[in-house]
Amino acid sequence: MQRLEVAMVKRLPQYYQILNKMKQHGQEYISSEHFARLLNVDPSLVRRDLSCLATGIQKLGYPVRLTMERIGQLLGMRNTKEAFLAGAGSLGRALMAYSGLKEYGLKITAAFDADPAKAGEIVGGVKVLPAEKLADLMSRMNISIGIIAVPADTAQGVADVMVGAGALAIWNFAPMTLQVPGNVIVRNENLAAGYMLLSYELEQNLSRRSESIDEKHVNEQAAGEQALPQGERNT
Amino acid sequence: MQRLEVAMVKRLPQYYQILNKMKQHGQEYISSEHFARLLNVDPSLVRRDLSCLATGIQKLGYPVRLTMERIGQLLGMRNTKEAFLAGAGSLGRALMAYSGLKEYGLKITAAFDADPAKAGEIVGGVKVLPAEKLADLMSRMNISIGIIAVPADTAQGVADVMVGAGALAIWNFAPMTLQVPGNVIVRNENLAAGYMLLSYELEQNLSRRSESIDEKHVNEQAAGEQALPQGERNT
DNA sequence: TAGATTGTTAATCGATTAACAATC
DNA sequence: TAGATTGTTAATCGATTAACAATC
Repeated sequence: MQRLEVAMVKRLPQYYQILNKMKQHGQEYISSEHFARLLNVDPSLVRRDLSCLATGIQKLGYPVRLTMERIGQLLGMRNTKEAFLAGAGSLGRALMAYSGLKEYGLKITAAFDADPAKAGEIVGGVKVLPAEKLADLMSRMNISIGIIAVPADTAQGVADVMVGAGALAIWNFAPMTLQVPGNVIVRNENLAAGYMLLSYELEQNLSRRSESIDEKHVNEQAAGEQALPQGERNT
Repeated sequence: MQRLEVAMVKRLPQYYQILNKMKQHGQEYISSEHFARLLNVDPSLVRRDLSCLATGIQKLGYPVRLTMERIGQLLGMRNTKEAFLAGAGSLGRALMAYSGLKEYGLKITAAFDADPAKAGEIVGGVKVLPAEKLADLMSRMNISIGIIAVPADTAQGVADVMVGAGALAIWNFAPMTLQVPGNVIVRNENLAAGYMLLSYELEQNLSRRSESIDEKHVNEQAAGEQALPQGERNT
């Protein structure tokens, strides 16, 4: 099977989510045009992305159920993967309680916290254990995914322990870039960065607006530029 | 001031976080080379990104404090923005409790939940109010940022209310793309999509590994391809 | 001065869009 | 058949990297 583009892999779950909604609405087919409108991309990008699934039918579009299934297969949503979570603070607990991840094949098997008072708690069916047990259990249970939801200053230390215990992928929610060996995958979920992008675009929008109030003649130009802040913006 | 590239705006908070760490370590300067290693990008990209700050000094690198300050200015981290949060479930509470966002200029002024039992609760200094009050308060208080942390099936409805009440930017944590008018900015923080990317890369890595065990002669090739899963991967 | 490091330009790479042929 | 819609190729756009001149 050919290697998929990174950008496309990021869009596949979005197609899946849209299909899921369509299914709930009893829709049988959806066109590339419709997908495109909902995702704010060009219809040809949708066709390009979905063509490898070979589910598209001329004149009708993409069948909802079958296409969902194929995306699930392609992304390996079926093979559930187990993960350990470090940090049972509010973000960690939110992740434990977030049942949506199960659907995508992620099962948080246990959580760990440095605070001994938290040991024994159960959130969303996940038990919190003392931090010292992480390394030993991780390697013994052969868990290859580690989720980091500890403060920025302890994140690197936790990552090192996880990697030492055999982790091959780290999903990092701490606002800090991590250093890991070349064979380990890291994905940073940097909320601050996400917010800054929103905030920056908002300021750009606002200042553009006040400009076009100041200088009346810019109207047309400004309308053209608004192509950017149209609806959806994903990354 | 020229418009900054989207990709660059997403990296600026990362530079900021690294600088912050350097400051705590008492470091005075940091080179593009050092930044690049920590972020897993090319040093010339770092220089390109930071050149507009005009803080770089030949032979020394970038002064930590001044560069942090400039990034803060450029991103408008100083002008604190107020936001309303919809949904006081576990994710919503995590956001209320996440003090880190203040540093980046985001203040969650109030939270709203459809469950009347939650009204009156206070988390991280943020009070939870009944959902019915959202629209009225949002327009009266002139709040332009809405944060959505409700389940997928109610997210669009909440977004509509927020937009109706004058929201200009929506930070969406529901796993569902939202439809908003062209003048409103949306940023989707799609955890499922983030996880799927990690999981897909992990599977690719594992199968590549087993391949190179099967066919011994692929060794060189495989080593070359591993350029991809090197350390950090952000988006 | 020599060496190190920035800033900037040109080359490359990757992702998206536009156009259109294929087909149901 | 005519019309609608997919799949695919070529063109464009945007972002990253490589190379090197400028400079402290």
